[in-house]
Amino acid sequence: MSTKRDNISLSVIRRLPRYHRFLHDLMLSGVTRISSRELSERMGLTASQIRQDLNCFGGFGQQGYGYIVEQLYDEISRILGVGNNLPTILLGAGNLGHAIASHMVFEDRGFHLIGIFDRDPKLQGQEINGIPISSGDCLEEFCKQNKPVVAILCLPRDAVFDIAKRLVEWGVEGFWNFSHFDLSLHFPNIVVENVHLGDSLLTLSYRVSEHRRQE
Amino acid sequence: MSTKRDNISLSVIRRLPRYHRFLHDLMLSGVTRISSRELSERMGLTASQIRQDLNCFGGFGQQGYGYIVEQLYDEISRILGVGNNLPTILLGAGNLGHAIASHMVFEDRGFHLIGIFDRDPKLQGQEINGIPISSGDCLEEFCKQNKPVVAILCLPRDAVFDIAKRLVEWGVEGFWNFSHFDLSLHFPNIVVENVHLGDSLLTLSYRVSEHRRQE
DNA sequence: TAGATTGTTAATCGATTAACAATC
DNA sequence: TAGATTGTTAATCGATTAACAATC
Repeated sequence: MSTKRDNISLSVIRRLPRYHRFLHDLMLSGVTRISSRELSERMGLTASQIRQDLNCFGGFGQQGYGYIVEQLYDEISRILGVGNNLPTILLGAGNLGHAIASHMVFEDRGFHLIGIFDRDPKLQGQEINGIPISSGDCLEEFCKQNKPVVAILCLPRDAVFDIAKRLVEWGVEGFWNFSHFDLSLHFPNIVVENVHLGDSLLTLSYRVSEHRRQE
Repeated sequence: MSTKRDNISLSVIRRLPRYHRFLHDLMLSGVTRISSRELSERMGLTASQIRQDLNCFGGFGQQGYGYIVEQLYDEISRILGVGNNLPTILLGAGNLGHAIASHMVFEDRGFHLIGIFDRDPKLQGQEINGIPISSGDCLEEFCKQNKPVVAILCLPRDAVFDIAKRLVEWGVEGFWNFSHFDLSLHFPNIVVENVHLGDSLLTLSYRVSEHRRQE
């Protein structure tokens, strides 16, 4: 009943967090049971898609009845690895890095932030959420001792390649990449999740301009 | 030669900023001419896809020769609307909003940031990049006078719906949405570009966990 | 001209939707 | 049991890749 999982497509995976979010809200509003049809209406997609997606991982529903909200939520939490607490470091505590470190709740999403690094001596010694900002000098030592699995990259583009290369050597397996550097081209065996804010903004520019053109 | 454009798919649009980026880099490194094959190798996709994508908008190449880098860059800039300077406001100047306002170069990407708003009295009066943070009270007045077309939402989830509703009434046509609120469900005729950092992080969690499982 | 590479049409592949038998 | 809704197979749709004639 628990896990079929066999090369799930990225399209499916990217929908899971949204299911997770909606199920969480349903729980908060006291809904205990939901059918794929009702969930599909609330989320703006098809019931078929929901059933297909969920059945990549197992049969979580019950014919004639639907899905138990809390149970489905727990299953998706487990699938997403919410309890995994992957040891994580953040590189680059400038504007963006600082905001990410203080704004995100990592613990609820499968991560445990254990270190923050920045070259700028002015930042060193400061703390974010109780984690001190260290200089890059001690990074190798830190990695060998604490074995971070994930690194968040809020560095300027030019600094990324060198640091990423070393981090991979020291055992990092995944990057949350905010820089405009195409990491996956250089590290094909590493997981890279990009947040390309500039690309997102340009996409918005195109779409708004197009939208205005059609009026 | 200039613009065919006829219901371009979002998949194509989302690749344009990346082409734009790569062409920019090529220009910087002094490359003046490139074939779809060589660009495809550098970007890690197929030559076919590049030619298909570009031909949604027009025939920018030359048989037997390839593409002139600078010319193609300019065309894509124009397609993306980089010169449009859409008047834009930012709502919510907390950690994340502050970082976005100070970190992003809006002017190079089709936007012109003209106002920042936050309810917190402590922030009011402060400036980010020369733009003062105003209270929400004057928002309606401001919109009527300055007609912002785009709004960046860095607000807590619960505040989003009400503000978005009013902004749409006052003429806003597009949102850059950092909140975990599904705007597009409520405003089907508005352009919404989501940056769901939490979803991105959960996706990373899944993928890294999966990656580790397979070793 | 011959060689190269585009623009475009056709073939393939993958993702979404529809349909329905299984079953709670 | 009858009604409802799942899990799953089949059909459709869209996106990517391959092929090639047009042409610089």
